[in-house]
Amino acid sequence: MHADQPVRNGRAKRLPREVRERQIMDAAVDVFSRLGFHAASMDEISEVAGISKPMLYAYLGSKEELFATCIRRESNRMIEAIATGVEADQPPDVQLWSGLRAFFGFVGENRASWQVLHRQASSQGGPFAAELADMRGRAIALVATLLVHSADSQDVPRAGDKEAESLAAALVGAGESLADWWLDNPAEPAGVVAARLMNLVWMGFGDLVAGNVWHPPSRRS
Amino acid sequence: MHADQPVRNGRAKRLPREVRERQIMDAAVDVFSRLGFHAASMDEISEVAGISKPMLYAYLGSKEELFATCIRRESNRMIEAIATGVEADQPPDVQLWSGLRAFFGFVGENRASWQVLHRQASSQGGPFAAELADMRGRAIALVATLLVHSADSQDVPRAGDKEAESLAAALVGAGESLADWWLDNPAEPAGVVAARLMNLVWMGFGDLVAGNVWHPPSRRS
DNA sequence: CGGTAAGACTACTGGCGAGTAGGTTAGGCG
DNA sequence: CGCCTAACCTACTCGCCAGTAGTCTTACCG
Repeated sequence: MHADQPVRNGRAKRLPREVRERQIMDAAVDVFSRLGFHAASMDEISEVAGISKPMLYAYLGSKEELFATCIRRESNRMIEAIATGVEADQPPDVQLWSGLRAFFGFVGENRASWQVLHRQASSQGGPFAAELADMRGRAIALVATLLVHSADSQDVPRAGDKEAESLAAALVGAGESLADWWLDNPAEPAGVVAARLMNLVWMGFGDLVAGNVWHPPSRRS
Repeated sequence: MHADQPVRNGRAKRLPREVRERQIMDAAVDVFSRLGFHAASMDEISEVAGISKPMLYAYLGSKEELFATCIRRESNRMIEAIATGVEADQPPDVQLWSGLRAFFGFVGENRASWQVLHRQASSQGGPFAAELADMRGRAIALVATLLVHSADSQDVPRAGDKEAESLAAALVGAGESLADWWLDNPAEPAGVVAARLMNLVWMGFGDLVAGNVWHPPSRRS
């Protein structure tokens, strides 16, 4: 799980600033994800990063700045992973399906990132919540747009934007929480978990208990 | 929101232990919910409670014990509120609907409790997470049972228990996250938010975008 | 109208962790 | 080869906060 920074015994090899900053950020994400913002100490982060504390301050500023930087970096990585996985010219259900797969794929391969983003950042108040709300807002807006278009393509009177937005919030929330659950019950592959959520939100319990399931249009079965 | 403990100027009136403990717990929930576990100080809690710090320690033990006690008390209150709202002899969708209404009703009237339970407790590791996992587990089990019965009552080959459990987890998660969203967007009454989630999980987006909605059997329209 | 124990307080310690002052090496460039 | 600067370090300060020692006070019981 942790990249093993060979335990510091003496002075660290000299490195260009850019490389060190990456090392430090990686260490910070690791430590923050394991201990949480408050319990994480700058001493421990510097140790994991393989350098001394003043370097930390010289490069990334205060503890709060460091944390905010982590959040920004990880949330960008995640948004990008999802955006890459979705093709805009597909029908709504397929877009949703691709998005979910990309999301669970990312979480599965970046558990530390997810811990920092979801569990830690959202429980500290202050500027961090804003950072997070931003990412979350982008995701919600994306889903809401999907829903509105999807309703437009049918001959149905469109529900209010507000309604679409809160449904989108529920879906995003369901995804977040299912991801948390998955981390505690990691027996199954990402695709299976994604498929479950897809069925839940697209078909609903009403259909599921009646035996109707959703499946990707290209497959049969 | 805060019960106004008239600002301590002198010595507090003498009170029986039981009453003081309640006051202290109320204060603790309030402070923990506003500041989080780490940022909350025992000094502040004692001040809000209207007593001095040694009393806090005399009655509720260490900070961690106090926090754990808060979680237990609030989670019991919540489980009870939901259990009271659901009647076991109703059809599955009605049971689900009652449960959701009770849940959002509770959150709306006990925002501090919810903050402590969901946001704070889940982000501290250690014994707290276990406490929480217990409550969450009870909720998930309840929903899972509902789903399984509901499938049984149709003529459908039952899906695996594992599948039902993860769907239940997704639903519980959706509820939690929608509750969070609601706290940040408190414009609407609890019933409306509950109805949204009910529609999402029972009908699914697939039906919703086609204009089909779920409504309680007793009403029309 | 004492005596006493539970209720309450003031005022401290001890440790941890954020942030810093000031000194030490190593690589690069003339 | 020497010097200069960026990278790096050791070793502190200082404030905050969990937890405690020791004292006072008031309600109640006889």
